[in-house]
Amino acid sequence: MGEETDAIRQNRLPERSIDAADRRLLGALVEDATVSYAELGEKAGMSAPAAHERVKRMRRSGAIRQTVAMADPRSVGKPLLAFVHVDTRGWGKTPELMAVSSFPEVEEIHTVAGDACILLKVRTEDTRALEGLLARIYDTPGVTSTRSYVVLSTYLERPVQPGITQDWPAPKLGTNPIY
Amino acid sequence: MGEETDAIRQNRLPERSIDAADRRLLGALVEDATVSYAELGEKAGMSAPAAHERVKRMRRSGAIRQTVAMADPRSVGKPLLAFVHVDTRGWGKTPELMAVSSFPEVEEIHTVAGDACILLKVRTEDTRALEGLLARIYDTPGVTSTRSYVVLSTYLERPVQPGITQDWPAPKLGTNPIY
DNA sequence: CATATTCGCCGAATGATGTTCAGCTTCAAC
DNA sequence: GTTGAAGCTGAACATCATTCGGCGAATATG
Repeated sequence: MGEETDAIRQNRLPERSIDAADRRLLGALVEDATVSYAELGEKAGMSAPAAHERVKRMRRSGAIRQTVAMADPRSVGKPLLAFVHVDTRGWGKTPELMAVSSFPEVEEIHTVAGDACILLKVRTEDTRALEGLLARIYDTPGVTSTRSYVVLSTYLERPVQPGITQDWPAPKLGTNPIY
Repeated sequence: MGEETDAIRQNRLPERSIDAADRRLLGALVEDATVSYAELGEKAGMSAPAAHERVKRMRRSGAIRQTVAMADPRSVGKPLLAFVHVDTRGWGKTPELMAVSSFPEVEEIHTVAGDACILLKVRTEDTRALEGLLARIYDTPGVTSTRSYVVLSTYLERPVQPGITQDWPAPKLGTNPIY
């Protein structure tokens, strides 16, 4: 009997899906990670050690990837934000293009489905620096064209929210999807 | 306690442009904000109280907007990432559309220059939820169309980096720009 | 040129907070 | 009923954040 449970335990990773209490903790930490565990526990309805243990577990399991300071783009001298769509010849995702991640101006790199191949989020000091970055991208073998969307104003920008909308207003197509 | 003395000093602008030492501190905090001030000071070449004072000032001045935990999208049940371009009739930026910020699925809202008007970054549980969100967007008065770029893979996603690339390889256009 | 003032930093002391521990309760499996 | 695991709590302990006085450098002032 004990053998079975032991065996089961061993291949079970500490991975455990987060529950409602974890979500409350995450919700608070996503807003402000500088709160004390006492205050955090109070918000989530538990004691400080309990909050500490759950947060520790979420860090281990990867549910909390990291805790970081968010720098103000203007204060660090990078007021210009742009999204760059990159088209490539053949199947994109070239390792050469990934090298642009070494530039601190590049914040995100995604491959996407749609008329573009690769999508970049970049933040530069001015249009001059953006031009320099675009020139660098064009120099990459396989890149055929780019389209840049320069951000005029940002109205919302926040980290991943733990909340999930449960019930969307059903699309009124006159019929319901099978899946 | 300390608030009173702080209040007295408030007519003096604490606004001061960040220097190289501040940038080193920011660079460390953007990677990991859980380090102790002792370790932080060591990385930036100063004592713990010095690091503490500079960080405190950067928080006050807004150079550090907030310190947050980054949740893993997959762990919180939102594995699907998409960028949605929204076209609107007339001058977009409708207050009605800004209401979508109440959905935890919406992470960014920008107005952009280019063929699109408004750009959203959204993260949903599945394609069904994305459809629900798009339906909600289409219901907004003035919205004429949307184009969605569903992310296949994310290769880089990080917060604002304090570093700035000083010298870009000059665009080889055969002539130099005036500005 | 000498002096006063401001500013930032350091080392040490203090108070708050993170972290661990033993014991209790609940729950499920057997 | 019994056993074992898991999670929580309050209290003890260790660590760290935060404050304070004093020092040196740089700048302003006489």
